[in-house]
Amino acid sequence: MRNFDEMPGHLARRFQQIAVAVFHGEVGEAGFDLTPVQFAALSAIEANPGLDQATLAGLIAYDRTTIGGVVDRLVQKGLAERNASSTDRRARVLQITDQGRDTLERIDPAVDAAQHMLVRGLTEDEAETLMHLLRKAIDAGNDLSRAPQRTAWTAASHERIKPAK
Amino acid sequence: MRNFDEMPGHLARRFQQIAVAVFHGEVGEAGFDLTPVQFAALSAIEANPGLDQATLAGLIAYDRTTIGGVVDRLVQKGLAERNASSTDRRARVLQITDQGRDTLERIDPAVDAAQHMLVRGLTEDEAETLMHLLRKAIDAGNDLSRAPQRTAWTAASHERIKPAK
DNA sequence: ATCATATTGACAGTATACTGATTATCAGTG
DNA sequence: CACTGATAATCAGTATACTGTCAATATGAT
Repeated sequence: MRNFDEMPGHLARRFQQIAVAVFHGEVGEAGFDLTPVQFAALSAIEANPGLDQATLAGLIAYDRTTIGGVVDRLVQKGLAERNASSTDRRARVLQITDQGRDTLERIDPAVDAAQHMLVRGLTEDEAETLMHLLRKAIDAGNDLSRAPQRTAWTAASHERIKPAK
Repeated sequence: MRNFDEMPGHLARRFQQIAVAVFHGEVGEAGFDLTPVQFAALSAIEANPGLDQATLAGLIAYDRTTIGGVVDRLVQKGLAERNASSTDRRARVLQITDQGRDTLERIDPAVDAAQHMLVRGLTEDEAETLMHLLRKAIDAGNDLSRAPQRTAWTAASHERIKPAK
């Protein structure tokens, strides 16, 4: 058998697999029914009220065909709202609801716990190094995926959030 | 918006996302139609002829409900065979076909290229460090996922491949 | 031998992710 | 204003992954 332990791709899959399991464990135990993806989306919606789905996808690097279903489930749970844009009839603008804001606030400790649990085998320095190297590799590979992270404007203010690099 | 760049879970998702895209890119360009998961499974079957699906799942840390479909597709492509076990009527034993062996041999350069592409933003030392830290974090978190990596015996020889730690 | 327990593989159901295509709409050009 | 090209969202189809459940079978303790 090839030595998968030396293939970054295999390690990537295992690490992500564990990350999702840990998130479900911590967050589920705290009484919430949110997936990692739903949490990230809701968090981005809270911070950028009125953004459209394409911008949301770019902000957290989702595929644009995936985001529709994610938002569907957030809306169905009463955590977000989706409405037609008044300025672009193609776009749907997103807002967080009071319930969504409340959920985010109360879920934070569990999310924090999950992040720490995920690197529980590493010292603090090692965890820092791991994240630094992951970020570096991700930045270099950003354009290689169908869903690259993108700079964004808030649909509401048309003001650039992140400066062009 | 919460700072996802400091959440190992988010970085895990992005890194895996890019890993899959890179694999598809390199391997697809080389003319093959194998996913990362199918490649790993086929490779493990080659190295452990006659293993059953549960053992396969443990070897490469798949969920056992996922492995069935993966093997289905390998069989359908003519790369592997699945037969009833003669010693355990519950189990299905797996074998690689000549075509499967041939595919693995010819696909290797593309897989190698993908692994390098994935860490193209890092120096060789950094890539080594990244893999070391990922392995360390994964080892500590192994039991947290539904599909932990397990030691295995070959169904054929009943000989332990990896010693109990 | 028998019974409690564990294991193997399968199923239904849900949630990510992707490819590739389509529709509706917008924005810039001539 | 008409036309071209880009963009927002959706759809159909495929492949991972997981939860929870089940039937068939194996194994270990008594």
